[in-house]
Amino acid sequence: MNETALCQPGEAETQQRAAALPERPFFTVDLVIFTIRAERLEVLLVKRAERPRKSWWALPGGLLDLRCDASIEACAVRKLVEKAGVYAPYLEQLKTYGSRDRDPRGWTATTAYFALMASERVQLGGNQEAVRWAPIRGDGVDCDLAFDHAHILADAVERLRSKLEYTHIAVHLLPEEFTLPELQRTYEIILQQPLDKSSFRRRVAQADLLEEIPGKLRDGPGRPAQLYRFRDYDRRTFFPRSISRHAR
Amino acid sequence: MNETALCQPGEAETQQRAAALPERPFFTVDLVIFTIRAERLEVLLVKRAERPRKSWWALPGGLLDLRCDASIEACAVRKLVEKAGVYAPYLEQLKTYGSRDRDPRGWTATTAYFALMASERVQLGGNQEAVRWAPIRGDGVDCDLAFDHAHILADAVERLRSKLEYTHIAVHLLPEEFTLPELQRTYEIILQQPLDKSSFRRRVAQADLLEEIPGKLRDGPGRPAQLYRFRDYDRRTFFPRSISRHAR
DNA sequence: GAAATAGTGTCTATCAGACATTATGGC
DNA sequence: GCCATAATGTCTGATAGACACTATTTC
Repeated sequence: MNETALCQPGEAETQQRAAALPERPFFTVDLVIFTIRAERLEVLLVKRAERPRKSWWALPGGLLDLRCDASIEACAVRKLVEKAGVYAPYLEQLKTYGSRDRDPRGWTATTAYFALMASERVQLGGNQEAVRWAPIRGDGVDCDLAFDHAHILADAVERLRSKLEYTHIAVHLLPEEFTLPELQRTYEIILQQPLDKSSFRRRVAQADLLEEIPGKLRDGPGRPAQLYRFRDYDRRTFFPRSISRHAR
Repeated sequence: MNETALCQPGEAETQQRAAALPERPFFTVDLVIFTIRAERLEVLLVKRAERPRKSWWALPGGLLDLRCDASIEACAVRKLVEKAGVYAPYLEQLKTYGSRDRDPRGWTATTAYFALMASERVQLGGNQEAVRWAPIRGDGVDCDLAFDHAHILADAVERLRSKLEYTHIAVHLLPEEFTLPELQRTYEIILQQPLDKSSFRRRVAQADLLEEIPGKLRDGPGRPAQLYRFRDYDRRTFFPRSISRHAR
């Protein structure tokens, strides 16, 4: 009712009051970093070293640094480098969670991002933290997570599956060069269902986002598969229609 | 680098330091409130009464109140009531914008929500502010907006158009009882393109989310149209396929 | 040649868009 | 009857899914 106004005109208040401490919540950024390892979708977790929920597993993240972070996204990029040693993977804002209750220390807000990367590119443990990859089962992870991180993770998994239906973001989970069967396998792992090879290839071909590399990959047995690379990292990568529509 | 840690373990710090003032940004909530008026998609704007960007038009919103807002969403609901006098319309979190530069007063973050409502339900001017409905042209509004609000608005318009393709959220822009031609007209206004009547009705019928009301509406000329209402407000309202795919 | 995997071709049920036709009101 | 709009019916080209078939490697 008598809240101070920043972007809201029509109510008188002094800037000092608006700047008074209890008016501002803690603000953090959390990351949901996905990768594919050993035929599984996995997420990066860190073990908390500090008081609330000490030694619980949690999503990597932390406080915004008003001095060095020019924006929320810059903060996310910084934390991505700190935790995974990776500079330019796929990074997308997921959602912001904020309430009085989500952290025992009081009112906090966190903006969650989700990132995709090839496991080969990750360099863990910038600061010798306890870090691990946890496989996704269903829409979460086997262990309990601190705070509302299980909820955030579930939202991220849902978003990832949903975006897979109409985009090509899965290519960011693979190394720079990959085969179509590998790409299809990635889809199948995340969506948890088999896809028809012919339909899948038709779809990818229509999108026209991959280009052949005139070299070949020879896996263990069978005919070698053509290697591809992503033609244009920047272009929006939508499927004309969604994949696996009938398997709801 | 030496930021204090909240959710990020592995670095020592005291809770007092974390609570120190410059560690927390301003945190606000802004609303993009859409309605249909006079065959146009319109958005609610307020005129700023305070210093930065005084008397510029802006999206309604304002500071989180840590005392009375239990969550970000609760804050959005509160502001919706204050600005539009409406309690339960469609409300969805859009995105969070935060940076050093977006407000001259320093580091601010704002979580933007977008709301849909029937113009009949709105009761403007809870606190005699300067308020107006501005028609959307393209992906914005004719006048300049304060801060990065034009950017936020463009994102909201894009999200609205995008969600229209695979959901039924447009029903929240209409009064409780409406006809199918009115619903179709709403889609056409927002998408800025004509839709085929037969396809549109088939789509709506398949979704099975509307129910007939055994009364009729008689418009000016022509055959009266059947009135419908939304069967289940809570159910997720997805189209099996997207609308107007070929008109990109 | 057998096994294994990569890659292509074909058939078909479905369905969105287009458009014609019928229905129902006011005047 | 005429006009205007609502509502339904029909046709067709496109296409996703299913699945059969061919291609290319290792052993």
